[in-house]
Amino acid sequence: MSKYNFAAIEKKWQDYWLKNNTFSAKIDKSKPKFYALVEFPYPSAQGLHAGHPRPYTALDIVSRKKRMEGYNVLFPIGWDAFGLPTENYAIKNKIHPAKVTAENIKRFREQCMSLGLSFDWQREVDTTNPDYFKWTQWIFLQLFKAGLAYKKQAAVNWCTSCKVVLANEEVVAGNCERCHGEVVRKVKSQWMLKITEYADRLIQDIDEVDYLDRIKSSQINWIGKSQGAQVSFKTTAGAPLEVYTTRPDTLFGATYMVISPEHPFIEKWVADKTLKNVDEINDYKEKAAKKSDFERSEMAKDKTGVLLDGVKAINPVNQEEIPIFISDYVLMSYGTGAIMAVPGHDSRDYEFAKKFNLPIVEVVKGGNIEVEAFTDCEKGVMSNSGFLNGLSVEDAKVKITEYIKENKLGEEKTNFKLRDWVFSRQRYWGEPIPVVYCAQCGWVALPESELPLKLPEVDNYLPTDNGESPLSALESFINTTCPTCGGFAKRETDTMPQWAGSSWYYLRYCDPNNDNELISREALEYWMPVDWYNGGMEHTTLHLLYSRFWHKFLYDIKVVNTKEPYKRRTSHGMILAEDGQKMSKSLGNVVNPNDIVDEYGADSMRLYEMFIGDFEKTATWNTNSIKGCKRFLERVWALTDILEAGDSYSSELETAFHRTIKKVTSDIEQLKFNTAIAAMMSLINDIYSNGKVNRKELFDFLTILNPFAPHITEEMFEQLGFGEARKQKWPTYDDALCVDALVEIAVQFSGKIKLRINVPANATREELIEIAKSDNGVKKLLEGKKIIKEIAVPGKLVNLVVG
RNA sequence: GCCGCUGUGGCGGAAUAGGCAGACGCAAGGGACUUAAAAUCCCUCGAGUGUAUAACUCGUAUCGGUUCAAGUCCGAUCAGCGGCACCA
Repeated sequence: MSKYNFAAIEKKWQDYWLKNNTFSAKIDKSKPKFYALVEFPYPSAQGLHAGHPRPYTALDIVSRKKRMEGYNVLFPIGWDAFGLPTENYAIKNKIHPAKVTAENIKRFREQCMSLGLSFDWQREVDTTNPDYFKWTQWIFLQLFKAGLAYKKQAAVNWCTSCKVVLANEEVVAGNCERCHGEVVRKVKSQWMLKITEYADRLIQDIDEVDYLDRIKSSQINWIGKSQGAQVSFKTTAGAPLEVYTTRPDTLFGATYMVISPEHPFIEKWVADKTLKNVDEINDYKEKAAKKSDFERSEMAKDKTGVLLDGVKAINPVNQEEIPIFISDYVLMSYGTGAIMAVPGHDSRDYEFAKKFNLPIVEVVKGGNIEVEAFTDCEKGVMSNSGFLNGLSVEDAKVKITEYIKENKLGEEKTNFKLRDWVFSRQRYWGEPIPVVYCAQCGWVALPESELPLKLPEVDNYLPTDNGESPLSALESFINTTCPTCGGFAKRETDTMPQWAGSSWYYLRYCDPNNDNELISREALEYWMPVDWYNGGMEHTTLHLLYSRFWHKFLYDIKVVNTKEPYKRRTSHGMILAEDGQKMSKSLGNVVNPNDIVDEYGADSMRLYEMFIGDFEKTATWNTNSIKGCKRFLERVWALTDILEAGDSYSSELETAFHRTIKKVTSDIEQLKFNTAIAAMMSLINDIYSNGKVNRKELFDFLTILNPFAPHITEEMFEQLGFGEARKQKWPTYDDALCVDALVEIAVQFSGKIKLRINVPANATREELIEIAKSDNGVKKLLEGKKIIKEIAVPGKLVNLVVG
C-alpha cells in the first residue's frame, strides 16, 4: 500500500465533513438522543494551546461512539467571547473588540476543524452576537421582575489593575484571578443576583445528578451551609445585640462579645454618647477599613481589638455582665456581624481572650483549657453550665435550643457562606444591563421588544478612573425616556460579567437561531438535559454553580422543564508544558496544536492527547511520546499488507478481538481513554505476531479505532471498499469468548509463587486444586510437606498452605 | 488550620470487587537491513546474589497491623498537589 500521507487524508475528510454537514444534528424522535457538551472556550488572541484538545477530543470520542451505537448526538461548540482580555487587546491595538473577537473566533474555529472534531458547525453560538445576548438580557429582565436582581451599595472587590469589580469567586488569595493585581474593598452601587435564595436547592438537588464526588463536595463546601441559633444578648445601652452561633450549647461559656468594626451599633453608640473611648474606636475602625478581607485574614496570627468602654452585654443564661469588643476577626458579611465569644472552645476566641486577659470557662469536659481551646468536643459532657451540667453536647444542644425558644431569647437559624452574586462590571465589552433609572419610577426594566439593547459604538473603551463604565461618558446612550412614565431616564451603564453568557448557552445550542423565544418547547423537550458535560475543575464554584442557579430560576418560571441542566459532570486534568510548568505566553512554553498537527497529524495528536495519562489527572506534555502514537497509526496503515480474505474472526485472534472490543467499549464510558488505546495497541501487536489479518478483523479493528482516529480509519474504509467507517454499528462482543480456553495460573506455596500451570479457563475451585496437586512439578515440591489449607481462585491462582 | 486527592522502573503510566506488580508507550542498549543515515524489523530492559537462558532474595513513599494472599484494606508518619480559609 501507499505511504501514510496523513496531511492529505486529514484535509480530504475534514473538507468532506464540512461540506456535507456530516455532524449536523436534527431532531429525530425515532432515535434516542445524546447531548454531549464541552465548555465553550474563550477565544483569546493566542489561539488554542495543547490543553484545549484534551476535553474536546474526549467528548468527540464519546460522541462518535454514541452515534455508532444508534444515538442521535448533539455535540456543539461556541464562543464565550465577552471579556477583559479582548477589551484590553482592543485598547492596546486600537481595534474594535468586535473585530478582535471575530478574528479570534475564526482562528479557534479553524484550529478545532483541523483536529477533526465532530462538532455541529451549524449550531455555533457567540455570546457577543446581539441575537444571542438578546436572550441573556431577557433572562436578566425576568430575574429583575422576579425581584432576584437588585441594586445595592455594597463593599465589593475592586481590582486596581483591571479597574473592575470582581465577584468573590474571582478573588484568589487577595489578588485578581485574571491579572493577579491587588484587590481592595470599595463601596459601590452594584447589581446583585440573589443566588442565596437558591442555596438550599443548589445543595439538595446535587443528590439527583451524577457529578464526580469532588465536584459535589466543593459545591457543597462553597455554599457552606451551617445550622445553629440566633441569640439575643441584652446590653446596658438598650438595644440587644444579635449573634449567630452553631454552638448554642456553649452559651454558659460566653465570657465576652465581639462585634465587627463595621457593625451599625458602633455609630449609634457613638452618636448617643454611650461610648467613652470614641477616638480609640474610630482609629481602629479606620485601620480595619483600609485592610482588604485578605489582609484581615492574614493578620489572623495576631488578634487585635478595642474594648467598647461604656457598654456591657448580659449573658442571657446566667445574667452575667460581659464586656464587648470590636475586632476585625469578626466579619460583617457573615451571620449578624457580632459573636458571643466562647474562649474555652473556640481557638480564635481563646487567642483573643489570652491577649486581653479575659476569663476562659470550660463548659465541656475533656480538654485542657490551660493550654488551648477544646474545640473538638462534640462528644463531651457539659460542665459549668447550670441546667445543662452532665448532659452530652448533643442533648445540651436540644435542651438549650428549646430554652432559647421558650424564653424568647432567639431562634434556630441556618446560615450560608454563599453570598449574592455581584453582577455588574464597569467595562465596555459585556452585555449592557437592560434597565433605566427614572427619578419618578426608580429602576425600570426595558420592554422586551427593545431587546437586544446593543452596545453603542464608542471611540474609547478605557475604563474611567472613577470606576464608572466607559459607557457612562456617552450621552447619546445614557439619555432616554422612562418606559413607565415617559419622563426623562438614564440607562444603566454597567455591563454584565463574563459569567452571564455562559450561564445558559447549553440551552441555546438546542435551538440556536430562534428569534421568538430562548428555546422552543420541541427542542427543549427533545435535547435537554445535557447527558454528559465535561469541563475544568476551576469552574466548579463559578460557572457550574451560576448556571445551575439560572437553570433553576428558568425552571421556576417554566422556561425549562428540568430542575438540573446537567445529568453528568466530569472534569479533565490540566496539561502542563514540557518543563512541568503551566503553559503561558510569558514563559514561552506553549505547545501550539497546529505545529503538532502539521508534523504528526491530527489523528496522532488526538491519540496522544488521550494516551498521555489518566484523563482526570494533570499531565505533562512530552512531544517525544507522540512518536509512539504515530508509529501505531503507521502500523494500522500497513495492516493492508498482511490482509487476507475472511468474514469471521480467525481462531488465533478471536479471543483478542472480543476482549479488546469489551475493554474499549467500557473504557470510553469511564473516561479511561489511555487504557482503551493501550488495548488497541496490544491487539495490533497480537495481529502482527499472528502474521495476518482478515477482512472481518480489519473491519472491526478500524471501526473501534474510528472515534479515536477518524481520518485514517475513514480513508482505509474507503480504499478497502468497506463503506463509511462512522456509519458502522459499534461492534459487540461475547463475554464467554473474552477468555482463552486454556489459561496460565500461578501455583503458590504459602503465598509464594513457585510455578505456573495451564488449566482450562472454566475449571472450578475443586478442579483447580485437583489439577494442581496432580501436576508433577507441584508433587515434587510437596514431597515431605503437609498441606494445611487449599485455596483456589478460578482463572487466577492456587495457593497451597503447607506446614 | 480544615476538606479533598496523590505517592508504583530512567520517564509517562497499567493493575474490575484483596489474587501472577510493572500492561501499553517513550527513552536507553544490542542486533538485522543499508555504502551510510533516517525509517522499519527482531532481542534486552525494577534492584541484587548467581553456576548468569538454572536458582534464590528484595521491591509499589516510611513504619506497623489484618489476611492463606496487600500497590489495593486498617492505623500512624513523611512528602507533594488542588480547593477553602478568622464563616462564629
